[in-house]
Amino acid sequence: MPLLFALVDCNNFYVSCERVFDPKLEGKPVVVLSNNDGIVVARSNEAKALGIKMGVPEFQIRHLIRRYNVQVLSSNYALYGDMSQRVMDTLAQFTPNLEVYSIDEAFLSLSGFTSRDLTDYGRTIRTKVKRWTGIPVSIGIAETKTLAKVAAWRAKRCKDAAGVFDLTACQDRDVLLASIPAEDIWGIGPNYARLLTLHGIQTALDLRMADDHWIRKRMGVVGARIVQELRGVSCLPLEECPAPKQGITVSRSFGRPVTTVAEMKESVAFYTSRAAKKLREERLAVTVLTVFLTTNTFKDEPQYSNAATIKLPVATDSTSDLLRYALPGVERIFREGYRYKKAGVMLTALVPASQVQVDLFDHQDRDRSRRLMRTLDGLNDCIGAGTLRYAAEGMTQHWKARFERRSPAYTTNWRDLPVAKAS
DNA sequence: TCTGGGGTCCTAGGACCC
DNA sequence: TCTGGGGTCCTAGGACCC
Repeated sequence: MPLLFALVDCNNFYVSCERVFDPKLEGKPVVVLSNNDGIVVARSNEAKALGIKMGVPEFQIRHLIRRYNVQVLSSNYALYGDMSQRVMDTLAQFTPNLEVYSIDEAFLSLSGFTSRDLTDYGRTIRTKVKRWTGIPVSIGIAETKTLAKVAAWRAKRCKDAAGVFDLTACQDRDVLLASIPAEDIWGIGPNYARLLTLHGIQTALDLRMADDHWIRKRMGVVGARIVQELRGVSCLPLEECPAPKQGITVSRSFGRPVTTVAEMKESVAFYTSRAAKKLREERLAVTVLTVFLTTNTFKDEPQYSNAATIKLPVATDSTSDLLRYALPGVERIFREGYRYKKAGVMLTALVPASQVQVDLFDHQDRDRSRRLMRTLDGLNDCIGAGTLRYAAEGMTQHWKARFERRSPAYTTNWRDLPVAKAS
């Protein structure tokens, strides 16, 4: 049976989520900012048309924001995560063979659907997602994942495609590939793009016809796979069951520079507590913990960054245990006299929580700790994150990031539920 | 003044062993 | 001048993704 993939890609996802609950944003240039209102992470088509690039710091586009009345929003991950779940649930109605690739993208297997008109089927999916969730999507269909990405690229840019493009029905595939810059191909980043340009490989078509040995030598197996996929040879299977996580990181830039060890420990305690909660949600335990901190590398001032990695004597998923190792780690690497910008915690060497090896000399009451964590998580899930927290996380948390233009948690907090008014 | 956060996979090279 | 060879494991760093 020939393989067939569809890539469903939410258009300007974060902006679209905001528009569902605030229709006044429709038709206007809109951008969504990263944590700390730092850089642009999503743009409406109108904002793209103004030349606002992905990843640009907000302060560099203030003149455009003012001149064109660009609507600026802080990111609202509670909202986007919930909307993503709704989109994925809707897609799951169409096929059991679904890979949730990112917050705003999913691959569907359409193998075995070859007798249907695939473009029509794509339109059905698109219409249903829009009706059920309010989110517009683009859909690309092809015989490999990389080509499905190409097809979605075309679906998004070409008006007469009406959001769906089936590459298997395309008469002039080479013409299309020749119109796509190599750097727009999935897996080609800035470094490979530069390398390819130096060797006269400019377009997706050039890349498809590139010399295998050269690609293998300069871009490794990853590059070789991209070329094969462009040729229609599928190398990247649908991953329906996500592999268990290999690491959990929680890190944030501070809302203002941190200069004291007391504040640094508060922030790391907060990140540790968030990481531990994620760990429990994944039913994992950790054996290696790393804390790190750094000054602001964009600034012309004394720089310092360091990390401490701690091997835990016993795998654990308890916040208390992790704090006991993380905070002395901070003490060890903190140096007075610097203005710190960012800190974080990484949990690595994860093991299933059910397979925790108990140390013979470990006399703690694990059951008691487990009950404590269950109560903590239950309360915070129910009443709101941070309702019950460790004193080490601090009371004032002045170092926390800014979200000055955040929209309400429309879908995940009763208090923020949108109200329909008769006019 | 102001520049995100969280991941994955692959490869080269060193340590170590026989 | 000449300085073993090969396997395995681990880590750091580089590339990419959204």
